[in-house]
Amino acid sequence: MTDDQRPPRAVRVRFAPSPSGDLHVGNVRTALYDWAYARRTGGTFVFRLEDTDRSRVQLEYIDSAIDTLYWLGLDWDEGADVGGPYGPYLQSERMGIYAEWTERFLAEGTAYYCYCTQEEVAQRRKAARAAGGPSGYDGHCRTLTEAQVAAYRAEGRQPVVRMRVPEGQTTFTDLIRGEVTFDHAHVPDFVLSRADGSPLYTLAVAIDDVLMKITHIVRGEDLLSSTPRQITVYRAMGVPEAEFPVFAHLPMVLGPDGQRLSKRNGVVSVNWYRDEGFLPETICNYLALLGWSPGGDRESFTLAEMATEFDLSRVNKNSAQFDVRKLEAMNGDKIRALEPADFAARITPFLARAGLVAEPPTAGQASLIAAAAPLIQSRISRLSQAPGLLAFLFVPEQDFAVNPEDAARVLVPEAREALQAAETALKDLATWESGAIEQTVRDALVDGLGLKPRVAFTPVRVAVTGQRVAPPLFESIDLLGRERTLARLARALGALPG
RNA sequence: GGCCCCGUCGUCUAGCGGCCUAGGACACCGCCCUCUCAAGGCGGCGACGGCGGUUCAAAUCCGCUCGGGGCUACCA
Repeated sequence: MTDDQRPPRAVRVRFAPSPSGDLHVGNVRTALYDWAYARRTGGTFVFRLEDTDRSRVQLEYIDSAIDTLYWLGLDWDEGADVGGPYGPYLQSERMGIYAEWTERFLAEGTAYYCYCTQEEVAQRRKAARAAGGPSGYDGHCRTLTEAQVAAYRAEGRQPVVRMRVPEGQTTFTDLIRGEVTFDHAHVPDFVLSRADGSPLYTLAVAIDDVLMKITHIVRGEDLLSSTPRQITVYRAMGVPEAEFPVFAHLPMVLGPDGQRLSKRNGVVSVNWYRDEGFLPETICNYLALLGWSPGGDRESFTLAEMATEFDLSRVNKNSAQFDVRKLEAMNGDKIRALEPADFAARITPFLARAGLVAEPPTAGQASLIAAAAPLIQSRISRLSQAPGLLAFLFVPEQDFAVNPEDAARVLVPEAREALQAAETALKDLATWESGAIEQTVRDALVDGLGLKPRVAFTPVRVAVTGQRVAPPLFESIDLLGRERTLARLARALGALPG
């Protein structure tokens, strides 16, 4: 425990996404760290929703986010869906609070009305930038006379409210970056609420963090430069310096191309990975590694371990690129490490979705899944790959079809001999069990016909499983049963060209 | 442009002044195993951005430089 010089007050951490889309891998990485930090310190984890921008927020994303987080194994002590002593936790339900504070700032002169249009601001910004200086708002409306205000009003202009950022500088100690200083020459008077009166992020986030007694703000580095703005709001609110939340800015998660995460450079929605059959434990483990490691060579760990070991002092400062290949490799590892029964249970929904078994499966299907699962556990790296490998076992016999490409390549006249020998050998096999099946087929095709194993078994595999890439042949035949196996061999023989 | 942050193999990382001729993982390339595909085993390729300085000693500390990222919205 070398990081946070344990503050005197109990730790309160929040995760506060904006529900304007599915949670992406960057969001989830932040949520993970927030959660782990709260748990490690024995603190409280708060889940808040920043839904002040009505033009971007969509309600369905709120449920989606909650759903995704629970699926990953995260939980919170206070939040939109569970309530808590500092609610509501949906910013859209706190509009009155923001309005009250805004009024107070206005009355006390820490904020002022700004009548500039967006076009005017943009134009002056452009000019300032061309001149080589800071390009934020220039303070045009800071000191308007009553006559000027009256003139703007007469024009019908609707003002926004801006914070009056005093001269000077803001310095704070970031738990990850160390001491960071911003000169206020580069912290322009920022907008607190829009012309329609609705609050902006910078206002709402600061007020809520104070009101919700957040002690540690652990969030993405993209918010680092907005920190002085938040601190300005704390000051305007009259919060004593000693009670300011402590900041910790996490390194960014970048796309595979080193660019900012976006749909263009790969899939970023965590829900997509869930649907593809990535295990929640894989996602947590992999994402945790994007910026943190427990130290040494260990890179496989559980959420529970993270909850006892996570330490902000071990968080990297540099950004990390998201690499799907490593994620998938790790998923394969986690899949292989699953208890067989657990693995069977995890692939079942995927088999059901593919229409191979009922939802829930019948007793017969369930036992077949249990028997077949071990055949593919080391062969897939995503649960979504299970149906493809097991379809031959579950498909109704009349629907069974050999993959055309594999048939054309393997089920050729030269294969007749092997297929017939296999059919004959299996017809009278006394004990239907994979070991005996292998012995019999091997004797007939390899020893009997002098074929190489590879040459001998491939046509049989294609005839029986419908494809060249399949689970181990003899175990597959065992599970398929004598009747269906012989039927498929006969069908393949009948379909042979020439 | 201005401000802020960052800089170890292609990627994720270990390293927190000597244990480093820099370790692990993914990817890639060989070989082994093998009924396909995997898994597994063995081996290989491969990095401290550059330049100065501090020190007996620097990947580790400092400066500069170059490079990358973020912010610069009536988005968050």
